[in-house]
Amino acid sequence: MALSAALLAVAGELSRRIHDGVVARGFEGLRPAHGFAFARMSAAGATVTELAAHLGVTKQAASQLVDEIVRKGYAERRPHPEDARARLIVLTERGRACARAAEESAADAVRAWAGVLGEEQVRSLGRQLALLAPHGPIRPTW
Amino acid sequence: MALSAALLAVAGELSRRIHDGVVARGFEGLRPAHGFAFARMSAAGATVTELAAHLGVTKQAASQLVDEIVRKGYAERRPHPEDARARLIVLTERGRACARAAEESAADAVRAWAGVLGEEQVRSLGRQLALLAPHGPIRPTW
DNA sequence: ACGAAATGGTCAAGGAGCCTGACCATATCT
DNA sequence: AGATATGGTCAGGCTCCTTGACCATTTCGT
Repeated sequence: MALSAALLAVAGELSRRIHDGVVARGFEGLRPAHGFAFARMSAAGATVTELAAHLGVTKQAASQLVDEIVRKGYAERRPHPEDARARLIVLTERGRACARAAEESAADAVRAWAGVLGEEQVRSLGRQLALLAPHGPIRPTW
Repeated sequence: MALSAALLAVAGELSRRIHDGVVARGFEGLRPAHGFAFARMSAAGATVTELAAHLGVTKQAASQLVDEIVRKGYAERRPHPEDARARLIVLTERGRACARAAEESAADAVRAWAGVLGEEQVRSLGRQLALLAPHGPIRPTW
């Protein structure tokens, strides 16, 4: 089915562009999976277990991912205010700057689409995709 | 940007559904990357180098992937009719059956979308994505 | 209130998949 | 014909994810 193939191709291209844009803005050593984690943390932080569920991986894998972004200065572990077992993972200032860079890169890519489809068609695309988007975990790997 | 997030979420969900549908139809031990390889081979076969370019990986990785689908009975290596260095990788009957299963699974997913958006909106989505789809390699990993 | 079970998190070991580097066989260029 | 380029494989290593075990704290059941 051509629609499926086109969708997967566009998604792959988009994630590549976002990644390239983030690197071009000076944030290295990150993978797209980190971006999904950043998005989940940016509101009020997140626990390792929440990140694991959001990314669709095990707690151990999420914990390793957190180790990595902490070591690189994008986030830090704080004691959880309501549960002494848990830790709240929070973005540092550098982490927030990186998240902004990713948003800018994504916006650039969408602007490029507007040049092909026109503004109205892009809005239409956004509405359609919003209706189809699932609420479950994001699966970055296929 | 909400559009980017929705697009990536829908793409992840689609690849998960296709994979589940293929498994449900009795084809195990395959990953989505294999699907892209199958699609490339289904016309008239493909060489390892062509598959590598199509998938955006090294020749060695593509060669390993071919080893795997040959070992599992989905494809076979034949001498290339025009170049004694090359080998033409061709789907077996079982491989073609698997490709059909993937197409059916994809069609099922698209039908589910029609239930949400309506037929006309799905056609519109297909046209828009076809215009945005790149022609370069498909990058299954992000 | 107190022990049992569940939950949040980490450590350790192993596996799957991709990469780099080296190498051989055949094609193509000069 | 010899030099170079191309198709393909072999070997080793790295990264990321998984399973299994374990500790600390919270919640449940009685």
